[in-house]
Amino acid sequence: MADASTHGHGPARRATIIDVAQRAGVSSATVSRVLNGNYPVAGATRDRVHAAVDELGYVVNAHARALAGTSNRTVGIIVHDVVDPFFAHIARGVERAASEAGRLCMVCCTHGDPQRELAFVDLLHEQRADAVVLVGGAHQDRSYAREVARRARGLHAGGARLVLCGRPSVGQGVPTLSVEYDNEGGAFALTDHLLTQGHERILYLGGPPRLSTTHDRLAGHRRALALRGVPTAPELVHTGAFSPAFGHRRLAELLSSGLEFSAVFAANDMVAIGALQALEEAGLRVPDDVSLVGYDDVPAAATLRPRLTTVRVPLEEMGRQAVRIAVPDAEAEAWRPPAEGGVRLGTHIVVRDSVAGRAGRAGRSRR
Amino acid sequence: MADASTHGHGPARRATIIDVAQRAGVSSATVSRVLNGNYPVAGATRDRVHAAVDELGYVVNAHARALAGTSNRTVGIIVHDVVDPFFAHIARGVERAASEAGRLCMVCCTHGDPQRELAFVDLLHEQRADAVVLVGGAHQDRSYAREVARRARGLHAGGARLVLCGRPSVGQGVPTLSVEYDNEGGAFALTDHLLTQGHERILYLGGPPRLSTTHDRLAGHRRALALRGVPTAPELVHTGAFSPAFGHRRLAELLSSGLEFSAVFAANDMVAIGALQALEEAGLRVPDDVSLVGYDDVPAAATLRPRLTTVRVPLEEMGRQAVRIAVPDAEAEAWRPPAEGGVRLGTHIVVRDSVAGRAGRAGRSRR
DNA sequence: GTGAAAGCGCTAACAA
DNA sequence: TTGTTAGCGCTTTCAC
Repeated sequence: MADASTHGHGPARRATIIDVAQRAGVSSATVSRVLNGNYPVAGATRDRVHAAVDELGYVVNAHARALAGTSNRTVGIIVHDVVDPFFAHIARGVERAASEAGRLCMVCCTHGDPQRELAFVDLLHEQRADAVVLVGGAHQDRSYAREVARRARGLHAGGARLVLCGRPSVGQGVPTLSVEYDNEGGAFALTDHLLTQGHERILYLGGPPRLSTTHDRLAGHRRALALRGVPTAPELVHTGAFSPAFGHRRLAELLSSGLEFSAVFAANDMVAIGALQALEEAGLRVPDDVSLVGYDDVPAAATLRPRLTTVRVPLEEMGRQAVRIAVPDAEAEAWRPPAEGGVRLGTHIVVRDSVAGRAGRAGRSRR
Repeated sequence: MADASTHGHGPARRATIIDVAQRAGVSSATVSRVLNGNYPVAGATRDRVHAAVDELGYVVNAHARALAGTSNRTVGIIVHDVVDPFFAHIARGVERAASEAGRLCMVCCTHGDPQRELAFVDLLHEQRADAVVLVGGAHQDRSYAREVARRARGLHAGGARLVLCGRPSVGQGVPTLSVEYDNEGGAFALTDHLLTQGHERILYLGGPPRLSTTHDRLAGHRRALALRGVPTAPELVHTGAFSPAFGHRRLAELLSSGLEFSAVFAANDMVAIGALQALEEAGLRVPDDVSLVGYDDVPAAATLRPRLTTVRVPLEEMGRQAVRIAVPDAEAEAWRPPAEGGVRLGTHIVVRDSVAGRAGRAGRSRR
């Protein structure tokens, strides 16, 4: 029952390539060759080796293999939280592309802690991942950026790549690859949409204050406001977490404080979910009484009632691109890193049912 | 710019422990001891080593370390899809517990393909993961179970563990660990709840036919029916995917076919999301015209309108337990595998707003 | 407190 | 087509 070998006999030791070689009556080099299938070996020999492998329950040791030269074919991905759909979709893209490139994917969760993030980059470097993908907004802090840059250089020196996915570069000349999306542009378009509908008092809700994502979305929002000559009102900006809980709690507070606004720009769809709940509980109808928009276009956005107007971000594609630009394809011999060191994907607003015209209390109502 | 070393000088080669040793004027053994901090080393020596490490940008090679003896401290998890909340929450539990136990987490996605699943178990074994967690329902097939059993033995022989999380054992004497939840019981309770509300024609919708999860939920459903003497009607059972798309499409077809039923038991919350949409589109109100229940209690269940009555499954806790029973704690010396070889967690129904009494067309309506 | 040296299991020249 | 052998980078006795 607790026997170490399949047959319950022999020493409690894992079979090695040498064991297989002896059993098959060949050398370890031959075993290696049949296992890797990258070198001609006689059919009969190959069969004997395979038989020995099966009999011994031999499983190649990826560490020994990696040590001996060939990369161990893994990529690492660092996210805040695998459950958050924003990260989950990017992670799915990374996993799929990695898998297609014949690589295993190591996932780390920081829960938003920059120190953990750095520690994970180190850990992944130790594991000799071919690429490390850093996902989502970056903590805006110079010394932090310096630490990231240092690790990017270390990874690069070892032939690996640090990929910045959805966050800005950490500086000129730092050897990173990047996958960006038009964050500022999406926020601009969304705010412009709201303005076009007659909203001028727009509450901006959520997003960690010192996160690059928040910075960019807010920048787009303000640019749209400025372009229409709408004054920015400090009391209308309330940053915070990227969660339903924050959206719900803060909006409920604001509502009972008597703050006036006709639309809510939730920093992402999760915040919008909480905001919608707060609005409902206050007896306000969306979009008749208050309009609401989100960001990211995660599946939940289309499930909400009213269906949420939001900005589409090509999350899964970002994940795919991150590994595509960092590691050679499985079969493709002719592969070189992208000239530009990165790709930039577009975003676009998707209009659904959560926005109505300002003067339109009697406006669109569902059913 | 493309220099391999931090300073742009010297050979394009990664620093090794030998380089550090030379630079610090000590032996590699001493460097190893300093780095692992598991052996007394003079303060001054330690400082010199750390300085050399920094100057060289040295990063220990986890493969060499793993080869030389100490486990490489990783756990693997195999799921269908990281985006599906069912798997995402379990994955989060696994990642957290692994992280707390000082381990890295390798995530693999099978997209429901049993062959891929087996291949990933092999890959993870090759990586010498301390534990491999197989998540979610199992494909019900004898030869498949045999393959899993074979791998469980192989892993076990190498000192690693295969953990079955949310799926039945693959046979007596097969060295696996398991984390189960009361799947059948949850389905029983849910159906009983529906029956109590007067529903007798209950449509069972979704869940891959040859998956153990489907088997168990259907079993609980049927047991509840039988207990009340309600005949099972084959035309009321429609298995399929675990997705909103399936729930939507199939229910729409069924609705237009004229099939009669007063409640829908969606095999999971995702199916319920699609079902709700189909119901809405058909002009049917939930729960006034038709009652609807889901399973799993993922966050979306509470976001739907009406809020979905469903069965709470302790997903994240299942993930945590999976690694807890399989690997020693970070600091805990005194650790031994659970005597029983597994844990079993409870489920319970959470009643929200998607079920109304059969006779109650005029019954509860929101607001 | 520190060093020398023997592996860990595999791959990849280089020979035969 | 197959065998021999020298490492890959680290940990860990065993001496000193």
